[in-house]
Amino acid sequence: MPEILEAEKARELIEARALGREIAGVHAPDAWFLKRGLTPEGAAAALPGRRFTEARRRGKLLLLDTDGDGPTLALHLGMSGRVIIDGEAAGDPLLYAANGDNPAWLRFGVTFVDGGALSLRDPRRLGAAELDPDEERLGVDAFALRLPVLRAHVAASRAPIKAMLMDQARIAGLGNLLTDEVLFRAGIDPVRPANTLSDTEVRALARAISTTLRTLQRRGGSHTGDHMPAREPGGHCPRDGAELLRRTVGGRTTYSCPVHQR
DNA sequence: CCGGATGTTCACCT
DNA sequence: GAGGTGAACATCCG
Repeated sequence: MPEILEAEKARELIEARALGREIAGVHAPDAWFLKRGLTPEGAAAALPGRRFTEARRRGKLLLLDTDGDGPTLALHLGMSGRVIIDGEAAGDPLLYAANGDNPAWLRFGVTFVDGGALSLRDPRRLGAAELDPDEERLGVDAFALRLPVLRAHVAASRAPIKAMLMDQARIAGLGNLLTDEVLFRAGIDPVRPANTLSDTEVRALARAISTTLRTLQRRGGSHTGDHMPAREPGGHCPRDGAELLRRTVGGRTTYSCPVHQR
């Protein structure tokens, strides 16, 4: 479920509930889940005794700074990850509820001296935890994106505009659903090479990104877009009634309207 | 049984 | 170098 909006919810949960609490131990039962050289032993050596001082986010990557000269813990939610603190999730409806309390899905976590815990629950195991990540591998956070930066990225890429928008090294945070909604709102065909967009279209795109993020955040998440109900084979555009196209763009299933997205 | 699912990374082509 | 495709990861759902 996570794109930038869900990552932001998780960040807010961490900020509200996890800062300042002394870490007692690390739960890292799955070495594969740890990335960039991090080991269960390494995590167990680096985190206990520390406290999280700040919960940041860049795109979909959660960044938890620790006090003193401690490391920054980075958490990826992957496709099905969710942050749980003291047994309460970030507020999203439970996925895989039929087996929602399978303890094997708690891929990483820390326990606090006060008895609570922060966990990353990830049934599909596509998330990750690492220490001191290279934050610069990610481009500008989508919430902070401004027209001049978007304009530069658009001009520099011949990739389909959808692929360019989803490239986390350029703009961090937009995933498959948000990108389709953005292009739906901007009236732009997802397969258009980025550098063929007119400046008028780039301006519309910048507005659509901003509006989409704020509107869907208020509605409750990445899955609340206007085009979502039609996101199935044979679905019709809620704006003009045309049957939506279903294609693969940038490696992902893509729905778009052949009438108003040109 | 099969295909597909909100993500990232990598091998392999063109 | 840029960018596309398909696979892999693990699990559930229709």
